[in-house]
Formats: sequence, structure tokens, C-alpha cells
Amino acid sequence: MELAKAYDPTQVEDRIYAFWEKNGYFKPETQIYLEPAEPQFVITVPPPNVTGTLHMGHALTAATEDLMTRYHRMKGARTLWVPGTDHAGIATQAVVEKKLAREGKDRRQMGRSAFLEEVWEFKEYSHTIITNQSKKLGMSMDWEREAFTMDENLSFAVRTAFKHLYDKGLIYRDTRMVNWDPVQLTGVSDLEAITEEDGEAGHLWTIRYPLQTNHWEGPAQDGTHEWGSGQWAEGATRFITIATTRPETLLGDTAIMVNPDDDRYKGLVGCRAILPVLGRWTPIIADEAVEMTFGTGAVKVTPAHDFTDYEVGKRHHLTFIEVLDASAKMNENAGPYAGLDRFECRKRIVADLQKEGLLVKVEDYRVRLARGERSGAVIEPRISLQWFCDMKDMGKMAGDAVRDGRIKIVPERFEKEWFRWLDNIRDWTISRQLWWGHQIPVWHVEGEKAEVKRRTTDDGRPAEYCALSEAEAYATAFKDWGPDVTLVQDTDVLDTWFSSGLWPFSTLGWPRDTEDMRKYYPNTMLETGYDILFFWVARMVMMGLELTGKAPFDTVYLHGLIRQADGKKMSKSRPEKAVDPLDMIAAYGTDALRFYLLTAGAPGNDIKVDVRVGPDGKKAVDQIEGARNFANKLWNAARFVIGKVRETGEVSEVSEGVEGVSSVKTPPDTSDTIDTLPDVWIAARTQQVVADVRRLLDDYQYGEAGKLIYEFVWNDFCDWYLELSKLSLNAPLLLHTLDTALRLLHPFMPFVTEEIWQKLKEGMRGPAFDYPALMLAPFPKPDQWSMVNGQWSIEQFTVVQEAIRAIRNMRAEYKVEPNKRIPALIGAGVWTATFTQMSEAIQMLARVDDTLRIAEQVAAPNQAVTLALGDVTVYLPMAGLVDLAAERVRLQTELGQIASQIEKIEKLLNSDFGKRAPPAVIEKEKARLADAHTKQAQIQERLQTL
RNA sequence: GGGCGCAUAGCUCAGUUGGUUAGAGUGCUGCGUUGACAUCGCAGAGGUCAGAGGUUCGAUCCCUCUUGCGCCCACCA
Repeated sequence: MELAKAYDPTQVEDRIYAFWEKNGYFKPETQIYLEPAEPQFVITVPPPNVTGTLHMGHALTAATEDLMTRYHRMKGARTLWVPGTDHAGIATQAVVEKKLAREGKDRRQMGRSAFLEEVWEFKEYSHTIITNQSKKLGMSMDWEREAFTMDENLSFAVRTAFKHLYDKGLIYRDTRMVNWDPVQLTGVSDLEAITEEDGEAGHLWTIRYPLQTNHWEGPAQDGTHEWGSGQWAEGATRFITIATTRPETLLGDTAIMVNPDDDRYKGLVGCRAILPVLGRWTPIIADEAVEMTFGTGAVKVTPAHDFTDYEVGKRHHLTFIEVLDASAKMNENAGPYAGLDRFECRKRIVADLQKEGLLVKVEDYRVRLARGERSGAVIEPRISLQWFCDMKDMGKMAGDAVRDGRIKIVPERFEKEWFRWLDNIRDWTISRQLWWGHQIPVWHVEGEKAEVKRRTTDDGRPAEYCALSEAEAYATAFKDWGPDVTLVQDTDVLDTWFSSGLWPFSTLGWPRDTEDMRKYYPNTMLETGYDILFFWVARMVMMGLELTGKAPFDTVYLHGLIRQADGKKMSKSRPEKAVDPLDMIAAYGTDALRFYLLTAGAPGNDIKVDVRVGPDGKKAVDQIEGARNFANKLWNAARFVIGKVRETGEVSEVSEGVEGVSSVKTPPDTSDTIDTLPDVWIAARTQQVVADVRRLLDDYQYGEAGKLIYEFVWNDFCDWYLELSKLSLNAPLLLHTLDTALRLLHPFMPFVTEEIWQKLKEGMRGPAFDYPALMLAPFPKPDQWSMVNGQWSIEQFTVVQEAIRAIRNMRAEYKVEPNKRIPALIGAGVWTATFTQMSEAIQMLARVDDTLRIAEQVAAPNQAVTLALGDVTVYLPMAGLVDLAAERVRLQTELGQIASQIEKIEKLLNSDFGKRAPPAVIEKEKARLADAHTKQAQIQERLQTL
């Protein structure tokens, strides 16, 4: 049980993790300590994307969930934490495509199956990294239950879920305008189209379209008025002026619209404008969608490339003309601009408009652009054939689950967002034109490819089959079409969040009736960052309610986001400000990183990580360093305890829990073994902390709980109790207190606590060490006896602490040599017995010599500093050091402060406060007043004698 | 356009049912190393709790408004 002088996490963490894992301690089946009354605790990890490595956000997730898991496991709850990873459709496909591009390859040349082989290979590689990092972080997950969203059984769950929703009519296919990512060539959901809050730098172009009149019906057709000739609009006399941020889309305009109440344009509604470039006429229509105050009050309408215009187009039966292709290049409908990229086209068309005298003005303008979440490409609204999921009823159910308390969201404020989103939910675009993902389990009859909203052919036979497998689809199709039918599976894949939505139950075996499903569903807790509340949490709740009939978990705990010191999201584009958790682990250890993350803030609040780059180029974070120091402090405290216990030889027995430490339960005045004030005090303080930590952890206040343990360990245990142990040793209690601290701290800092505990176990005996590992040992329980009866000891100890601090303070003020012992006289009044008991401790801790005199009343020496502490007066007869004049000034100053304090309290008590405040509060003030009066008398008396 | 969060010591942040003496870490100042720990110890300085009003005996905390930041949702071209 030798301990190195300083704690070195690199020598410990991997070994300890391997020890836990090898022995199967992460499995619920191997738990030894179980409390029958404790409800089981089940949590499923938010599956990291198999796109690479873990970042600080994952570290926060890991720390928080491992804390929860270890706490419940030690409380005696049957505990399961299910690990897994997510195939992350778009994200992973993008990463692999980029990788292939570097190798000069393209997925379209490779073909679907060859490409998928590449992705699977990448997935394996990424998965290995993620698994190793998860273990580095200390995550106590049951690896034998690990899941991947594209595992066979989880894919089966996806098909089952799809079929259920399809058969119920909730999944349908339609041609609609969706957000289209022209780089990834797929539709994306509303949530994946990201808009910058303040928009992006762009322009607002004001353009005029000539109107058709009796004298001008468009450019002359004789070849002299070609577009770009500068004479295109020659002869036109009347114009309508519109404003746009996307001039290239005018090629697809099929109307101009104005507000029906706009007097400026009343006469023009029904007239025709001539579309520049192409020369086709477009009607001027009236629609409420137009904001009169913006721009010119007249708007171009491009029904095929804008969400608003799409709706307008449907309302007014306009023609839908697409001018952009899937990759956002101008298509054949774009006339002279066909084949150009959209932005190139924009430049040219603006130049041409100017040439033709149709450009009125250009203004700088902040454009609210939607960009693809993964590609960053500017989203182009596009009409396409997609699969949708009707969310109305499921959204209502999910809202109700929170409304009626079946699900609790922590912190509560996110419930408002929950309701707002779910109450206004729109149908979910679930299809993606990608290759990596779950292919939609619908088989179309070849030659009868399903049209919009049409599942049957003209003769009433099904045109498509939704099935759990191709064989099943064929089996059904044979009945309708005969043996010659050929089925073709839909080429789209599902949005990655579709499978994530099944996660809490698909990981347990759903839809099969597995033992895990019966035992561990619903989950207890869902923990994740608030940024995916809608993406993920809402979808799980909706899917869970719809498919299993149960809310998939009781509680949703949302943690904040990790940010850079400037408050921005950590990004790879600014590597100097970003932090890699592995670097932090290498520098400070996992425990330090975890403790920092857990105590850095409050639930749901973001954490800003302030990085310093050292002279060696290495990154440093002061707060993590502080947590590292704490681990070392604990380590050295343990080193001391072990050394002390060994010195005493005999004592090496520690009992389990507080129950067993008989001396702690014994009143201080009757015990043979533990009758000192410090012993009773530390036992009582321990119980207080245990009770508070449990209360805070049960209330999700993890940061507060961590800080409490930190203060207890560092201040109470190390600075006071260990110091006092040097005077008189109570080995069993010392060990017991350390053991309790280790147990409290284990969920926060699993490695260092387990390592110390194992060292103790090597050399100690007793029921406390009957468990094979700290992680399987019981979490401390508060003991009412010690708390109630310890209160008195805490009061006594506090008075002594104050006296010691006051003496130290004076020594520092008078610059007394640190090692020099000084005389002291203490008039302790009602505390005389307490101080007498603690006289040796006072001598040691305040460096007082053996002439120390303690009595109810002591005669004040002439040459002395006086410390008025209320009931207690301390005189320090520091001959030669005390300047009586200076001492007089010091006491006068203090007297002044006390006088003003007395005045303040008296004024308060004489005000309405004295009549209306609760008696307890008034009593407290009266006590303070009495204390101040005592001090005042002490000082006045002293001043008179001086 | 609607909604939410934050503003507390130089810095990073706690402060959950409103009690008059607002805390921690870190940084800063002074002193200190014969063994638990210098990744340390002792002591100290440092805050009109963003601003204004209101409710209350009493407000960092509750209400209203203002200012400054951050974020979410929404079809102002």
C-alpha cells in the first residue's frame, strides 16, 4: 500500500478501467450491493456520430452520465448504462466523400455498394477511436450491450417502426418544396437548415420590369432587341419596380404580386409585366403575403424556388418553372444563362439588367441565408419527391407527456420551448437522397413507380409494398401481380434521426420481446445537450409513445454547451481556442477534467473554457489544473492516513458505514475511544456533508454537490482534522472519514478514488472493505444520530476555530516569526471546558507556548493585544512587540465598527421589522446585537485599563 | 416579428422555495518548506450583486421598464 508522493493519473487510469471492465463491474448483473427500496436506474448514452473523435461536449456528457450512473449504482439501484454509436447519415457520408475526394475518387463512379463498403470500413475505424476515448473518460457502460444504429436488429427496429407508421397512414410521399442541399444533393429537414441570427452580407437589388401596354408588348422580334443588346426594353413606357436578394431566380418568375390594400398598385393588378431576359408575360396579382412597407411593395414570385412563393403559386394556380437543377446550376429554362452556377448567373444577370436600364439600385443588405448544417452550402428551396411523417398527433402526445408530468425536464425552463415547438410542429421530411443509412423499406412495382400520394395503380392494385424485408414484399406482391412481378426498393434512405428516435428501446431489443426490454424499458434518464432537444429528444418521446405506448424515460436532464472563452461554439476553424479532451486528460488526468466539467456551472448553462497556450505550445486551462490539484490533495491526504495508521500498528480495522463506528455513535463524554471534540466534530460534519450531497445529487445539482465535497475534503478534513490528528490520533475514525470522502467523490473522480481505495483495501480489514471495488461499494447514508448530536460539537469547534484564526491573524499583523511560540491568556466564559479540552490543539495550531492559560475570566496583562470574540477574550502578551498607542488605535477603530453595527441593528429592530418579521429572524438579530454589546464591553474595558 | 437565457470580486462562475455579514476557484499582496501535499500552508486586500422603478418590515433573489451580450423559433422579398 505504498503511494507515490504525487498522484500520477497516467499510471493509474487505464489500469483501473481495465480492472473494472475485466471483472464485469459495469454490468447490472454483477452488482453486489443492492438496496431493495431503490428504484432501478437505466440510461442510454446519446450515441456519438461515427465521424471521428470525441470533443469536449462528449466529455461533458460522459462526466455527467457517469456521475449519475455511478451514484445510483452505489446507492444500491440496479443500474444499466447502455453504450452505442450513431451512423449519422449525412455527417458520415460527407466525411467519407471528402476522404475519397482526397484520394481522387468519387462515389458516383464507385457505385452504391462499393461506396458503402468504404463507409463501413471508416465506421469501424471511427468506432474504435470512440470506444477507446469513452474508456479513457471512465464511462461505466455495459459494453456487452453496445449498439449501433445500423446493426441488424436495430435496422429491423427501424423497418418495423416505418411499417407501423406507413400502415397507419402517418408516413406518406409527396412532391413538395423542401430545403435542398445542393452540395450533398439531398433534401434536409427544417432543423438542418441553419440561419445566421443577423444574416450574412448581401445585396438588395431593385429592378424594374416593363409593363405590357397598348404601345409595347415586349422587345421587338427582329433580332435587334436581343437580351444584352442594351435595347431590350426600348419603347417600354411603364414599369413596375420590385426588390429582390436573388435576382437570378427571376428567370423562374411567373407573377408579380402586391398587397391588395396597396393603393399605389391598385390599378395595376390584372395587368401584365414582361419578364426581363425571357420576355414572357407574367400577371400582376394581389396577395396578403406582401408586406407593403418593405422594398417597393411589389414582389417577384418564383413559385418553384421560394417557400412563400410556392404557397402563393398554389393559391393563384401559377405555373411552376424550375430554373435550377439539383446542384443549383441554372438549367435549360434559364435561357441565355443555362449551365451557369447560381452565383455566377446572379452576377451576370445583374450586369445585364444594368445594361438594359432595368436595374434601379443596389443596396447592401443583411440576407438571412439558410445553410446546410453539415455542408455549409446555401440551401436552395426545391420542389422534390420526398417521404414525410405526419407529426400532428405524435407531437400532441409528446407535449402531453410533459404537461401531465410523465416526463420531467431539467432545468424546467426548457419545458416552454418543448411546448412551443411541439404545438407548432410541422411534418417531418424523413427521406434523404443519400446512400449511407437505412434504405426506405418500400418496394415499388417496376414500371409502376409510385406517383405522388398514390399507393395504387389505376386498376386498384398496389403500386408499392412497405415490408420488413424484400422477401416479405415479394410474397405479398405475388398475390397481386403474379410471379413475374419485379420490385425495386426505394433508393432514398431515412433521416439519421429516425433511427435515433428509437434509441431507448431499439438498443434493448425492440420490437422483439427481449428480457432487457421487459426489465429495462422505459429508461429512467435521458441526458444530453439542449441543442438537440428537438432533433433527438422530442423524436424519441414521440416515437416511444407511438410505438411502445410508453414515455421512453422519466426525466430529461439537459446540460449546457461547451464554448470558447469568447462565447462562440468550439470549432475546428479556430483551433487555437478549441480544446481537445484528450489533451486535457494527458495534462491533468481524466478525474480533473471530469471534476472541472461537473463543477464549472449550473444545469443547462453553457461552459466557457478559457484556454491559455503555454510557452511550450501546450494548452492549459487553469480551472482544470485546480481540479488536478484537488486530486493530488486527496491523494496526499490518503498517503498521510495510511502512514499514520501504519505507525500505530494495531489499528487497521474499519467498519462498514457509520453504523459500525460505534464510537461515533457514542456521546462524546462517555466514549472510551472517541471523546475528543475534533473526532465528534469531524463525524458530525461528515454526516452533514453526506446528507447535503445526497440531497443535491437527487436534485440534479451536481456542481453544488461537487463543490461541497471539495470544501469538506480540503478544508474540514485536510486543513483541520488531519492537522489535529498529528496531535492525537483516532485511526479508525480517520480511516472511516477518508473512506466516506472517497465514496462521496467516486462518481465525480472515479479513478483516483478507486486507486486509493484499493490501496486501503490491501492493508486494512473490516466490513467496509468487503467489496471488490469502490465503484460497487455503498454510497454513504446520513446518520441522524450523529447529525443531531453533532450539532453541539460543531458549535464548539467553530468557536475554537475562530479563536485560532484570530490569533494567527494577529501574529501576521504583528509580523511574529512563524515558528516563534507566543504566550496567550484566554478568558473563555461559557466555553471554558471546550477551550480547556482544546488547549493542546490551540498551542499547536496557533503556535502558542505552554504558558497558555484558560479560565472563565482572566486578568488582562498590561502589555498585550486583545482579541474580543464575543463570549471569548484572548490576550496575547507579546512583550516588546506591542506598541500600546497603536493597540489603542486598533481597538478604537474596532470599537467604532462595532458601534455602527449596534446602531444599525437597533434601528432595524425598532423599525417595522421588529413587528412583522418572523420571530426566528428577530431572535437572530437580537443575538447578533447581544454579541456586539459583549464585544463592545470587552473593548471598552480593555481601553480603560490601557 | 415572437420567445428564452445571461449580466454578481481583476478573470471564470456558484448562490432553488426573499432574512440584513453575498461565496468558491483562479489571479493579486504579505509571510512561510526539518515529511501528507509548493499540484502546499497561514493571513490579507478585492463586490452600491448592469441601471431605474415597484411589491415587502426586508430584494442579488419576486414584478415592470431600460441598457448590453448570447441563443431559439418564424415564409419580410
